[in-house]
Amino acid sequence: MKRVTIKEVAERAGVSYQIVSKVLQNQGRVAPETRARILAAANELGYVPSRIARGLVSNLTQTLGFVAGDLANFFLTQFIVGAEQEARRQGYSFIVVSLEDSLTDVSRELKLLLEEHVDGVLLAAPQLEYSPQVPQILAGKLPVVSIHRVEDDFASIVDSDQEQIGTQAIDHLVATGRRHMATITGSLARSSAQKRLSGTQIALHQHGLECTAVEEANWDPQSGYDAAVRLLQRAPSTDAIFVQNDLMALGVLHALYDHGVRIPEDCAVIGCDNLSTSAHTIPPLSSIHIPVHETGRVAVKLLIEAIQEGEDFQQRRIFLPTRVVARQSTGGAP
Amino acid sequence: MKRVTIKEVAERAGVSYQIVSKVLQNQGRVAPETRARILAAANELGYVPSRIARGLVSNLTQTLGFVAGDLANFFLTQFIVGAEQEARRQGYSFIVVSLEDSLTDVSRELKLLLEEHVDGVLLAAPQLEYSPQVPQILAGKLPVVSIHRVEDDFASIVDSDQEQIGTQAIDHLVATGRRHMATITGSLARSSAQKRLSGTQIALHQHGLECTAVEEANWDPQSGYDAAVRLLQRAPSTDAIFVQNDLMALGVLHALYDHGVRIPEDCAVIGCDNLSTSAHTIPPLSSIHIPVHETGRVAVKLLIEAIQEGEDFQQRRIFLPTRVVARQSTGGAP
DNA sequence: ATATATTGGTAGAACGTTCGCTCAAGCAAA
DNA sequence: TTTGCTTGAGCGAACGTTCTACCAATATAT
Repeated sequence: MKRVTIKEVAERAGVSYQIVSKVLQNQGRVAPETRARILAAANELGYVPSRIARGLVSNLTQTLGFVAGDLANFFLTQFIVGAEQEARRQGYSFIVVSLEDSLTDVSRELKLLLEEHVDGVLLAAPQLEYSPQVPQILAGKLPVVSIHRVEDDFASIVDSDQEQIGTQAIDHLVATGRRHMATITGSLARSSAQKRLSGTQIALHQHGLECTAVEEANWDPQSGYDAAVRLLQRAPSTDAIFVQNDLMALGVLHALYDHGVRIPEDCAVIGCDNLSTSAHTIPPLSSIHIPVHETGRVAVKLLIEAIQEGEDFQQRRIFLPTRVVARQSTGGAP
Repeated sequence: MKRVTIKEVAERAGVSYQIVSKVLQNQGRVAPETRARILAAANELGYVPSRIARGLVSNLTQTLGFVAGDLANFFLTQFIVGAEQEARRQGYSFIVVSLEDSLTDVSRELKLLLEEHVDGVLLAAPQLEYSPQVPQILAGKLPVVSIHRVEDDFASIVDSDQEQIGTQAIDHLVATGRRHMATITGSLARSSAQKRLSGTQIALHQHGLECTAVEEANWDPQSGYDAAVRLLQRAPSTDAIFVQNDLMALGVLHALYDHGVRIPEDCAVIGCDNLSTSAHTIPPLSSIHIPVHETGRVAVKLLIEAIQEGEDFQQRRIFLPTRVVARQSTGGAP
């Protein structure tokens, strides 16, 4: 379990350990013959550099902190994959913190992340968007990139235009001949839910239509089911529902099925997120595609830029385009 | 962006920095009055200890490496959550490596993990179960816990009895009156797929039945769809299908629906994994529940034990129980 | 020939901790 | 008074790197 150090490599190659360091990072002038000898020695000994020691002197660890609201969230999962790929491509590692239910000790977790000496933080925890602790602990200490709004604007943001998501959904429903729209939102405590909602309202207004009903749910399938049931009672004439995420839409499809409402004949349903499973719901679910994977890549790219540019990095806000994926639930592609 | 160090705290408190260290880790005898002064100073300065420096001397980083086959996999996601929770509860952090498609440079990624000085590795990448590189790089250097088999038995294993999963599924189908079984497997290159399959065959034999058909798919919904279509042609008399995971089952439900096969009247379907969304498929999907979350917790617990016991840790194999969750797709609970 | 660059390498210090040893003061027992 | 123990604190070294001098030898320009 003992690690081979640079000094042992040096001894075997018959040079001072400092030269080994130079060779290993390809800087400074070293005689080709010596370099070869050192490389060989390192190889034979199975030398693995220590980021720890390296980080101590450079004060950089090539490590990113990832604060996830809930790792089990299918949406975030995609995001992580993109982020992780980009990070690894650039030689960075990823420390993941998942918050789950433990809203209580967010600050403890964040401090733990600072202990780790992460070079930057990726924020993907919508439940923290209004938290004052987050900027308090993070602001000014580290570059931070977030995929949702944060207090005090202390972070760069990469996401999609939430309002546009709402208008795209409505535009699609109108284009496929619907007139009596309803919407099922996620938790309205989230700004994204509010913006998607106001997007739908703007679009409806433009089309000269009104929204029959708005039901609030909380992003998961069961809440979607319940909201759909309420909707059927309150607004039976509804012929199209925009559900603010695919997970809730699952519940909605289920509820409509249970109540004998035919999709899309009687009522169209469109979701949001375009989860990989949404092509295989019954019927296949139309959805607003959010480039989550891409969002992850871009966010990490931006974060690394921020790290490298240091103090004079200009904060940015990047929007990634969304689009409608039409499937059978809105009478789209067969 | 400058970190406050132990020395600055010491200076402010008017003591040597070594004492600060002692106070901060609660060891050695320090006058209560001094301790208070130091703690106050640390607080005022916003001191955050550096794991890096700590790790350099202790050779322990309180960091675990997590090698995930594919982070986007819904199943693994649950596992990570459990693992992360337990790790964090014990003060450990998590570095995540996702392999995705890049089967090529597994060894590079693993070495990178070693660079990080992780104290132990959690292996959750079934595609590596037969890889010789993994034991080659990891064995003997670090404690490793895996959720699947590995070459050379160099790791402790926490998982569920895969054969039993197969028998549980069949037992359930038989108990609900089915006779003409078919099975759709995941990729048979995975030992878990093979074991689940042999489990079904054992159970069928015990019940004096035969398996009408076996179709191989590759774990994702589309492959499940395709396999189901093949199945309908080859064995139209099938009245029950055990699908080796819920993701494929999604495709199977879809295919049966498209071909007008009623579930469960004409054909029952049972999946495996019991994804959180499976309660909201149409009809709700019966499934074999695997305690993934719990698996994560236990695996991390075991790994930390191994780290702490060091050389004389006895490798173990822990099985976690699975159970049938009956829903409408097998005519179960309404 | 002498002065000056260039090349290849060495040596010391620093990063922020922990650990083990030493030391001074106070006090009780011999 | 001497001895020895306890308590509290200080000090030096070490962990594995990188970085900034610095130096010797050789090559080049004057």
